[in-house]
Order: sequence, then structure tokens, then C-alpha cells
Amino acid sequence: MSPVKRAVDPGERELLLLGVLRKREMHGYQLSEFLEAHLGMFFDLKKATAYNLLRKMEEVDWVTSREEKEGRRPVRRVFTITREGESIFQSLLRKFLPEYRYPAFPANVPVLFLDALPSGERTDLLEARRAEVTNQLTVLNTHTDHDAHPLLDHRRRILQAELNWLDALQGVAEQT
Amino acid sequence: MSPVKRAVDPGERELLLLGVLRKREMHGYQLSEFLEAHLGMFFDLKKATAYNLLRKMEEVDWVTSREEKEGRRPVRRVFTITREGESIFQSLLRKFLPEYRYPAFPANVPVLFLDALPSGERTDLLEARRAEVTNQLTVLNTHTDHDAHPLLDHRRRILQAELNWLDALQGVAEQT
DNA sequence: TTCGTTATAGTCACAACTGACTAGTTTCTT
DNA sequence: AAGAAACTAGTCAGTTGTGACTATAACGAA
Repeated sequence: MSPVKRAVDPGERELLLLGVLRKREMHGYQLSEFLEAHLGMFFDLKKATAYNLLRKMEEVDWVTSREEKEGRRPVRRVFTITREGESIFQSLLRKFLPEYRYPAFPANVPVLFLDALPSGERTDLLEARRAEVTNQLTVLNTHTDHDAHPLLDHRRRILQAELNWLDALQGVAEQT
Repeated sequence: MSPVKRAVDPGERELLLLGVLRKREMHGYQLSEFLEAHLGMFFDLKKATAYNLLRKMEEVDWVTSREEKEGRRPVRRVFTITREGESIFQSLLRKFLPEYRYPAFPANVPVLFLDALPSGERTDLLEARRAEVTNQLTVLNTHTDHDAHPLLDHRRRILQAELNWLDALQGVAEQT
């Protein structure tokens, strides 16, 4: 059977890049700086990965690029979303918004093995995690306008849920 | 500079495999079945990845393997944790338990672009997501013993937080 | 002016991950 | 009893992801 060239089905990363380029055209470096500076705390898309996706999206004509020379700096490749890219953006947005996939919580792996620890140490380590979560929450509440951004609010709620869960975990353990 | 062979620094996946093998030795297939059947809803570690990690952990002597022949079935490679593996398990457990890394929520990407939608459609799509989350919560509460497992409780709390957040997004003005 | 540092712009070799596949065994169906 | 389906056990080619690197330009200080 002839190996079929599967079309890569686009995910949230493509939506993210298209959505940013939609606001204004950018060159790769600028784009990845923007992602890190403004969205780095929510999403994790490395520079090299972004360049990769941009190349692929150019291959299928969701974006175009032109070379731009400013002053005596090295030429930059500026990416612009195409009409087709905009249309893909629209459909990806409508596809992903109603979906919800429970994310992976790798931090929960050690919780599987709590019984491998002496109970005193277990309490201490969980307490340390609690402190870490509390700290992240505090930073969030201190440095940011209250409910300035939906994603900040989301993070606040998730962190609070983590905290409540940890307290419940410790509470159960205490009833020995 | 001579290219240095970096030691792969082990993460939660290694902890997970060691922790399972610690309870009893297993062959690769059995291990990956176990992961999928019992932990698949929390962690996502594909069969081929598990085999990969097992091979690597054997190379550094955290596990050993022997061939086993049962009846007329093809030989299987049975993996056993070593003394060193147990020691690594102990230290990984103590390293990761107190840490907390906010996970990625790719499902939040489309939320960045809500303003690209007409408000009626936006409301509908968010409502659809709400229904999806509610559904996952219901399944969880129906099919599982209440607070049977800390990780189930965790998931319940996270899903509830998602729900509350979505309601806040929509505006709670309209009471049910 | 020279040297060290930071910013700009991007590339690449390698590591990690996984969908699809191989291949033998047992059980089921007709 | 023959063929289909499902189970057991594992492998591998192809794709994805990224840490480390290259290279030029601008800037500051000595």
C-alpha cells in the first residue's frame, strides 16, 4: 500500500500563531518574543517550534512571508496571514472553543506513591508543596490587576483548587 | 569542546514506571496495559514510550530484565527494579512531591480570541464547552466511588473550577 | 578603538514521542 | 475444521520539539 502523506491536523498552536499574526504581521523573532513576553506564563511554545510551525503554515499557504531589510540589520522574514489563513483561524476557533480536554498533571505522579513515605515526612513534603502553590497564588494576586484577564482568573481558580485539594489530603491523613 | 554526553535527567515518567515496578515486576506489555487501564485517565504514557524508557533505565541499571517463557507463547522480557532503581525512586519522590508546576491548558488558547466572534455565537460556543465540562464531571461522579482516590478528587476539583470560571466568563447575572 | 555585553534573527543536530505495523497464539464462529 | 477476531508482545520509521549554537549589529565603558 502506498504510504499516504497525512495532512497534519492543526491544533491549538496553529490557532495561537494565526491569532497573533492576525492582529499584525510579524517576523519570527518578534513573534516568539511576543509569545514569551505576553503569553509565556500560560502557554509554552519555544522559539524553534514557532519557526517550525511558521514554515509549515507557509507551505500550505496560511501565511506568506517577505524579506524585509531595515537599516543595516540582517534581513528579516516577515510573516503575514493570508485570506486562507484567516479562514482556517475562524474554523479552528469554532472547533476548539467548545472542546475541553482535561490536561496532564505530571506533578500528581508522586502523589501516587505517598504510601512509600513515612507519615511525618509525607506531611512535611506536602506542606512544602502547599507553600509553593500558595506562593504562586500570592505572586499572581500581587502583581496583577484583579480579574484583568480571563486567563489570569483561570489560573487563580486552578491554583486555589490545588490548595483546597492539598488541604483535604492532609486532613484525611490527620484522621489516623 | 568535546560534545558531552549529558545524563538525561529523570522526570515524573521515570518515577511513575519505577513506582509501578516497585510493587511487582512486570513485562513491558503488562506494564503499559496497567498504565492505560489504571492510570490512563490521569497520565498519558504511550506503549512505545514506556518501552523506550524501560530500555534507557536498563542501560543505567535502574531496572534489570530477564527473558521468560510461559507455555508456548513468545518469550517476554520481565523488568525488575534494582537496588539502585529503588534508591532513585526514593529520591525522585522526595524531589517532585514538594514541587508544583502549573500545567499547560491548551484548551485556553481559543479563549484569547473571543473577541473575534460575534457575541451570540461566542455565548453559544462557551455554553457548549460548559456542557462538555459538566458532562465530564457527571461521568466522574457517577462511575466512581466518592473520594475513592486522591487523583479522582483532584480531577473533580479541577473540573469544578473550570465550570465556575466559565460561568464567571459568561456573567452570572442570569440565575438558574 | 577595542573589548565585553546585550539585542536581533534564525538554524540545526539530536532526542523524544507515537501511529502504524509485525508476528505469533488463543478463542470464537459457523 | 477453517477462517476471523482478539489477545499478547513488542518494534520502528517518521514526525515533532528543543537546547545549544551561529552570526551580525548596536551599545557602553575604559
